[in-house]
Amino acid sequence: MDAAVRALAEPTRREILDLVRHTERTVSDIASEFDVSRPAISQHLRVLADAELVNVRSEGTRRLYSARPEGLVELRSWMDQFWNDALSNLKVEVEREQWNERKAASKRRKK
Amino acid sequence: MDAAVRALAEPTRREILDLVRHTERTVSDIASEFDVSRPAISQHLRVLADAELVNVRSEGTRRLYSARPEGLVELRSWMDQFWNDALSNLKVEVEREQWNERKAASKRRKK
DNA sequence: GACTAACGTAAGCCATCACTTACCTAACGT
DNA sequence: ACGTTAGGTAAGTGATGGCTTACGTTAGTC
Repeated sequence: MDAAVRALAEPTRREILDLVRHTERTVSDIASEFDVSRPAISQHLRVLADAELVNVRSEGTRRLYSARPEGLVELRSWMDQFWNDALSNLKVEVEREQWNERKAASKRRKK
Repeated sequence: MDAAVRALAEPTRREILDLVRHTERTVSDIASEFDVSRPAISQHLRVLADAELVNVRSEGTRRLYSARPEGLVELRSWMDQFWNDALSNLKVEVEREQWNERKAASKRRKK
């Protein structure tokens, strides 16, 4: 998961993922969409491949990259965990506050 | 979203989020769980607060941090988008391969 | 009013990172 | 065989990031 989230931290890499999300693409094809050099894209693709967020396939002299969603599994489950726990915690806090408010209101009535 | 995913890229910050996921905690309380200095934790908390992943509440001289799941909304939706698109793309690729295999098999039969 | 506890912030340091240019290899066309 | 196209890799560089120590500030405590 560490590799995945670190790979996603870079905006260019997220854009690359957006590009290969639907169809596989060659390196120079991808590089043509950015204003950085082709080697830079190659390095980004290496990071994405190490994080298992893309697949590579050789076809002659070209290399075709495509998305590999399974690489997100771990991160997704961690986020879901955080999401649910934090939300339920928020809920009990709100409930406690409402309870305190009701108590204060009844106190005011007794007065 | 950029701020959120960059904040999550750091393992210490993810652990901090795990700590404040259920209950709010003070800075020194959090810092006691790590082997880095308290200022380092303060800086991590600043990054998390800027990314809107935690809430802060002052109580006297102490500051209580708690999780703020809404900060993940954007990142989650991006990931879901990527996830669904990439998976459906994988599906059509597999189907195309199966189709090619069936064609090859019928060719072999004709031979 | 002095002391202390709990934090935030500033400055400096070292590691990591993204990018560039230069180079190399492998597969194709002629 | 030879040039060319596609792309990975190496080395160097500037910027960013996480850490530390030192210091400043604010709210309680005696």
